[in-house]
Order: sequence, then structure tokens, then C-alpha cells
Amino acid sequence: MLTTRPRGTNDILPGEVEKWQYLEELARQVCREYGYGEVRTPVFEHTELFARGVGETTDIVEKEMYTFTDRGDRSITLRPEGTAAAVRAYVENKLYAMPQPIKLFYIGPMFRYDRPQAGRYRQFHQFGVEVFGSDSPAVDAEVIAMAMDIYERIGLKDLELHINSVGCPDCRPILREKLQEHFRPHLANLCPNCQGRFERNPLRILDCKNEKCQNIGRHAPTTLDALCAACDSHFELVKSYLDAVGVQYIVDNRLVRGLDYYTRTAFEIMARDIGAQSSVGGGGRYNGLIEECGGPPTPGIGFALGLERILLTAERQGITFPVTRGPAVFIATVGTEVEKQAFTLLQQLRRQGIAAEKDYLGRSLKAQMKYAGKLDARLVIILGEEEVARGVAVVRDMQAGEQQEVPMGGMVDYIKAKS
RNA sequence: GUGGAUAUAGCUCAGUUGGUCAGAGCACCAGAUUGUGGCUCUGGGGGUCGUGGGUUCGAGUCCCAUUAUCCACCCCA
Repeated sequence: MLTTRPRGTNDILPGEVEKWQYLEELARQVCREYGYGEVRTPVFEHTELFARGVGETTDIVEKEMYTFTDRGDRSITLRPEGTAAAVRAYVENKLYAMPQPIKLFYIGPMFRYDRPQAGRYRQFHQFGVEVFGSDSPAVDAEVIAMAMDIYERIGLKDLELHINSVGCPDCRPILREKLQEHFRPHLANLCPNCQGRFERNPLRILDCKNEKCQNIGRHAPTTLDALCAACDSHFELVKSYLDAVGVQYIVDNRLVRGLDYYTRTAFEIMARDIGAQSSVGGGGRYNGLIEECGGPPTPGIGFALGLERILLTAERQGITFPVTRGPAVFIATVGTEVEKQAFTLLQQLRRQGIAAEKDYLGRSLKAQMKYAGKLDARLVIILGEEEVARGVAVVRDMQAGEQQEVPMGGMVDYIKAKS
């Protein structure tokens, strides 16, 4: 155990971490353009926040949270998602008193106690945004378009955007009743899971993957059949805004997401070829959540993208990220006499903003050259006792395979000019 | 929480019906004119065969347990 990481977690090492940095920077850039400010909240919160915010009956709260009691006897939970904490921060810091809407983004680790499999980990990373304080369908469209924009800039292909409207507190009870009416005669034939959902949240029976449930639900009324006039027109406007900017979508009237807080717009983005866990992102509107969490009645909407799954999709699709290059300069030495000069030169170069490296294992010149090649250094400065005595050093261009003598006094300037 | 598969050098894997089976390729290190990389050649280091039991004269090779990984269910990112 001493040398194995906890189940479902990952080390991201040099070589891999550059992809993460690239992704994160891309997301931050898009946020700048769309006007979203970063919020950094704790990775743990009071358990109660998630129980109330995410929903007591969700799988996340019922069986997937990393919950523990701290030394002060408080129940603490490692955040399983980002929205609840963002809402808490909005309320606690009274951001509702600022000019609305408030547009935030976050990026960081989330924790869920699941059985790991392809694209699913116990510690995983999400990038997400939240907009508080506007119920405009244009905001729904902005948020969805932004997510799609990010995928597109990464270069992901063949993604499917599914959208739906799950109604509001006015129309959902009506749908709920209609659904129960439809499923009641077949109650005994539903899967055990859905039998429980019948009372708690009949909406969820609609997107159950169980074959029997799907058959029974085939002719059930869908979310869109019961929308009230306000929700219906909201949904129509969202679609028209998406149409206006050319965002392709599939209306999926069986899409019901697993978190209880969604109202009206719900959406999910799926990728092919990354296994069963095909969702690379999702989100929706949550007009009741902020009030539920103790804030003033405030509409909100957001999405979250799974970074591991994005990276997995990119890998499967053969998408390459900008590669990081090796050091501009490698300083090789011959003889112990020149070590100090090499070290001094190394630091001078670095202070000029030039990535420079040297050997620290006492390697032979041949081995140093080989090592420099492995590091993908562009130039190698060879400090030989003979040349140094004459005040010069050899600079070798590794790509061209050519080298020449350069006076030590002008070395930094020479390298600067070359790199 | 349920089911299936896998677990041999840093990596990818061979290892026949249990008896030189502890190997290969790559990687790493060193040499091939005692001051020069990328190709080639030669040599070298490195593994309690996931862990713990058991069967057997003898087990990577069979059995059980355990841990981990992978895949799927469930759920979601």
C-alpha cells in the first residue's frame, strides 16, 4: 500500500501533464472571451451542502460521497461536483448584491466513490461554469455554445449534443402524475431501480437503460408533452438561439439527468469510442437551487466537462497536443576544471530566459552528447579545458550537426540570438 | 454494490499437458580511436514470476484467499 495509489486515482506525470496544462489554458482562454471569472472553492464542504444541493435521493448522495467526520465532529464531504459549492460561494459572499448575472468558472478535482472503469475515476477533474441571476434563454444558449466551442477548439469530432427541457415546479407535477398514470399498470414489470423511482422521481424511468423499462416507457408521455407555456417558449427560444449560431443538437425528450436540481434546460454531450462512459460533459438550468441553498430566489445554469474523458476522446481520435520542446541549450563539459564555469554559464542563460540544462552525473562527453540528444536540446555548448584556456567554447547545433567556436565573453548574446 | 478478465524485468509480452522457465524486444548503463549525440555492433545491470496460504518429490505453470488493474452493469464527468 505504501507504493500504490488509492484505487481510482492517478498520477499525472511530465509527458502527460503538458496535455492537462494545455487543456486548462484553453479553457481559461475561452472563459476570458466569454466573460467568466474563476472561483476557487474548497475541495471539501459540509456534507449538508451536497445533501441539500445535489439532492438526497441522487446516487451521488446516497452512495458515492467521500464523507468523514473531522476532529471537530463535523461531517465533511469531498466535493462530488462543482455546482453546489459555487452556489454556496455565491450566497455566502453575497454576490447577488453585485451586478447580475454573475458568471463563474472552476477547474479542479472532484471525488466520487464509484467502481473505476474506462473514463471513470474516484478522483477526476472537471472544468465547469455557472451563471447566476438570469433566466434568459440566451444564457442557456451561451453556456451550451461555450461548451461546444471548447470541444471544437480542442479538435474533438463526432460529438453529439443532446438537449431537453425537464420543466419547472409548475409543470413537473403534472408530468409526474401523467407518468405515474402510464407506469402504474406496469409497475411490477419495471426493474427494481425504477420501481423505486416510480414514487421518488418517475422522470428517471424514461432514461433507464433496462430493456423492459424502455419498452414500457416507449409510449409514455415525455417531458416535452407536459411543459407549461412558459417552459415551452423558453425551450423554443433556446433552440432558436442555438440555430442562430449554428450549434447542432439533438432534441432528446428522454434525457433526464441524475442530479435533482435541474429545471427546464438539460443537456449532455456524448462521445463515441471511449467506452460505456460516453458523456464528456453535461449541464442544465437550476432555477430553484440557490434558494434551496439559502440564497434569494435566483435562476442559474451551468455545465461541467470531464477532463479525463476529453483527454481520452482526444487520444482515441488521434488528436495531438502542442508538444513541449527540450531545453534550448545543453552545456557539456570535459574535465573537472571547467565545471564551475559551466554552472555559472548555465545560470546566466537561465536568467536570460533561456531553458538550459547540464549533466549532473559525471558522464563522459559521449554520454553527455547522447543525453543532450535524448533531452532534445537544440544547441550544445561544449566546454573543453583546451578551448576554455583560449577563452572560447564549441557550440554545436544538434539538428544541423554543425558546430563552431564562440568566444566565452559573447556566449550569452550568441545563444540569445540563436534561440 | 454486482459480474467477467488479467496480475512474469522500467515498458510490451513469451513461458508448451506442473520438472534448467526465469526469457525476448524496447528502455537504461558501458564499450567499439582515453574530447562529441541521433544509425549499427558487442557487453552489462535489473525480476522474492502481485501478496498470503495450500496440493505435490517438485509450481509463473494447479486450488483457495487477498490486493490491484482492466472491462461491463449501475450511475455519471
